[in-house]
Amino acid sequence: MKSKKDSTTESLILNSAKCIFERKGMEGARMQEIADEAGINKALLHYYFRSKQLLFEAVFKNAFLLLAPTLNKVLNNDSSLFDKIRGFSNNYISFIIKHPYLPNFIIQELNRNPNFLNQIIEKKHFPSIEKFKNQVDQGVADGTIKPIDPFQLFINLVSLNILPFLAAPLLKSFLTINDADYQQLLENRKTEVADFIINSIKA
Amino acid sequence: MKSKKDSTTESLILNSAKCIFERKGMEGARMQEIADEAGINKALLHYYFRSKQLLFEAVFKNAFLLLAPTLNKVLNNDSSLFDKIRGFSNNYISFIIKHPYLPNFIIQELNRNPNFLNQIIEKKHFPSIEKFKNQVDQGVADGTIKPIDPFQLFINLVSLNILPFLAAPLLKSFLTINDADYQQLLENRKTEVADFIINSIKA
DNA sequence: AAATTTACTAACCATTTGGTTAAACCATTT
DNA sequence: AAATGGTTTAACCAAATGGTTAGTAAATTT
Repeated sequence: MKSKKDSTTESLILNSAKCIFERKGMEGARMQEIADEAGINKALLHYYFRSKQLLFEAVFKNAFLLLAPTLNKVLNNDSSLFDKIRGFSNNYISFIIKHPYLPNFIIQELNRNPNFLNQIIEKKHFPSIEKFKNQVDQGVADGTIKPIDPFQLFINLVSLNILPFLAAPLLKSFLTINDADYQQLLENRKTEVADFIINSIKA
Repeated sequence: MKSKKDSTTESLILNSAKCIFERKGMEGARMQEIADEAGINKALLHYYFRSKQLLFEAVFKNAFLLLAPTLNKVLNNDSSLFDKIRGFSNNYISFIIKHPYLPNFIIQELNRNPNFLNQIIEKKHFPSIEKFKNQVDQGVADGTIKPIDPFQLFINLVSLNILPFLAAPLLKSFLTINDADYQQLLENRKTEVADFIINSIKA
């Protein structure tokens, strides 16, 4: 099922680098390790990407440009606010379950270098919350939902969906449950989170 | 206002190491950098802590043992469930505003080594959610709150309170707001988060 | 098929980094 | 004040690491 692109050396490197960088971060990753993962010579990494920094940026860009459109699609379709909240929770959790290291990777590196995003990603690729914001304001105005700052609601939506992945080891320890049970909790959240939010804001 | 303990060389090292490790993580931090921060010779770090790993563990332990009791106190006092939710949100956000790098530090390192917590922190120092769980079950049983899994509610509580700190750079970019405005959002969340949760679960 | 460009590798290099050592410093005891 | 023991430092070391180089193998062009 591999596409043509996935079999080029460049893609091979990007995929291997993604694995290592996601697990170890920029500082923790070793060029040799990435080369080993790809089954190639270390010099080839530099042949294709010049430096560790540039390879890292390529991986980061790939990761972000995989995440952002998913988010954007959910936030800017024509469904109602409640459906949007359901869609976000459901689709987003499904997406992240497929890419479990991705949120941590992005957030970890943004904390190391808060300006990284603006430096390497064009504004036009950022997810836009404009439509979501308008829908919330509209809902508040016509009394469909209780008064709430759209920004706060957006933060709530993101928090409830992302943190359980980011803090998985911590939460597993606190709740003293095993991996399988935690996985089940996450699965349940696909609908629980949306219900929780809608319960809170519906008038 | 410095206590006696804070002026010993050992504490000086721990504080400097905390600064550097929180900002750069275990891999990103340099022993020389920590020594410079403390204004001492690098060999002295090894004199007091033997190795980078042990210094890191000391810092991590300190951080965790600062966080856990705060959490524990809020979760296990005798207040009602709603007051507990309010207390958690209010106290916890206040606490984190004073230690903004702490959640990221802990979560980042736990993702690098998910077993770290169990390895270096005794179980008895883990926050216990027992009482909170009982209160939720009780509330559901007597109809004060809508049916909800106590674990999910706990995850919601933690998510809504922690993620805005963890993902600050990302959220600032998405919302396109400046630092001061974001700080204000966080300040507002001290009460907004609790209201949001209580709205959602109250019968 | 010869020439030329592209892809790839083994060996190497310079620098960084965690860690050590031996000596100096300094406070306290004798 | 000499001796003692804990504290601090300058200088050093070995290993690791990102990166380079010069040359080889494999396509591609002529």
